[in-house]
Amino acid sequence: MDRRQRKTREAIFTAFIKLLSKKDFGRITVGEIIEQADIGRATFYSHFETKDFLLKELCEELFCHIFDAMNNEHSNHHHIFDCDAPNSVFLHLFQHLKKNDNNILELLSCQNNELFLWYFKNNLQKLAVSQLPMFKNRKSDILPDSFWINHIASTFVETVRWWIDNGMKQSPETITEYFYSVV
Amino acid sequence: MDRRQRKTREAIFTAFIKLLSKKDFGRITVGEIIEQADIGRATFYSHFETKDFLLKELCEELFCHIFDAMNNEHSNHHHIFDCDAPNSVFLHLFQHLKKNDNNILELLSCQNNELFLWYFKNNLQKLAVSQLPMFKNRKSDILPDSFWINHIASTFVETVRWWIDNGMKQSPETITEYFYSVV
DNA sequence: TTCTATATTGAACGCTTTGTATATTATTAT
DNA sequence: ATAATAATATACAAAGCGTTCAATATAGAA
Repeated sequence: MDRRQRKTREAIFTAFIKLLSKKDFGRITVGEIIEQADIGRATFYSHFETKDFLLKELCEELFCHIFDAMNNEHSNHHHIFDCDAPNSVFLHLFQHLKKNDNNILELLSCQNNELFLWYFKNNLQKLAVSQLPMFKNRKSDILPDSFWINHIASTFVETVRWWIDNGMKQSPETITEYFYSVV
Repeated sequence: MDRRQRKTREAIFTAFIKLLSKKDFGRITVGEIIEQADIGRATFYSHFETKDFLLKELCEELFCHIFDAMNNEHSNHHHIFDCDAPNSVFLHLFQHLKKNDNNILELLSCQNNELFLWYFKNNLQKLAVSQLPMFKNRKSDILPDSFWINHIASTFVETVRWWIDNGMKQSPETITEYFYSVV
């Protein structure tokens, strides 16, 4: 790949991530990206068909790097991950996130849309507060309340999503069972 | 409220929900809404400042109705929810969703943005597949594998979100503990 | 019914953003 | 040194946004 192409591509990605950390994807304009990246308008469009394709390629590149890196570490230090602790894979991911290798945190923390789910979760959290003692009795642990509340609400939302995606074949009772057996 | 206002407002909401069930929020134009609702352009803007405010008000109205209705049922049949089953609140929500009272399913199932989280979850699910036997050994139950996989991935994402929102004070090890104690 | 207030309408407007086209300049790889 | 190609500035049509305004239609009260 031409050095010029590489530099331009990198400049666009960098500018895009910087903008994503500040504002919602939908509110970022191509004009802002090319201004931040300091490139010409036509140049942008010779690299990416649209703004959406830019996001798509950014995601692919990012996750490809991270998860491939993890898999490689697996095969290299095979013994560690097989024998030592069964949870080290996730611990590893958390550690990568803490280091914030690829500005993933900016992408995760930015207020990316989903106003609807925000409302849904917010209301569910209020509900979860009143139900909290019930859950805490089942398992005795030292989790912060806010974590519990968030987890209950999130699991509910995700259960509903899974339900819908799988054609809602299960009865509400069955889904409730599912929900309770993981929460 | 003037009858004309009510009718117009209802027409806008109905048109908006119909469009939301077909396409992403960001791709819906005001022109499409007013065409679907069969109202004048100026009328739309006399009701809602922008498209975003329309979504906001729709969410508020929707969740207000649903959760208020649930709370009322609570106070009316107080005995049922206090004595009978501790999980009936959530069962109730699932039942409401199954009936699809307010077209909530369309709103939940539509591909509302979040391409980034989609990629994140997708990669985590692949990871979860390989870790699945580990989790299933701990609890013996009859949950579908796809549900388990989705739950593990979702809980991870939501744990990260909670972590970020609370300032990332915890160490990766602690967060991993949190994650495993709920999963 | 009549009257007054007000909601709706359609058209026009300036503005921003989008994606494309083109002619010119600069850089690369060989 | 040269041929290929990437980047540039500029201009452009098309689409969407949000506003304005005069004309019309309807609601609710007397």
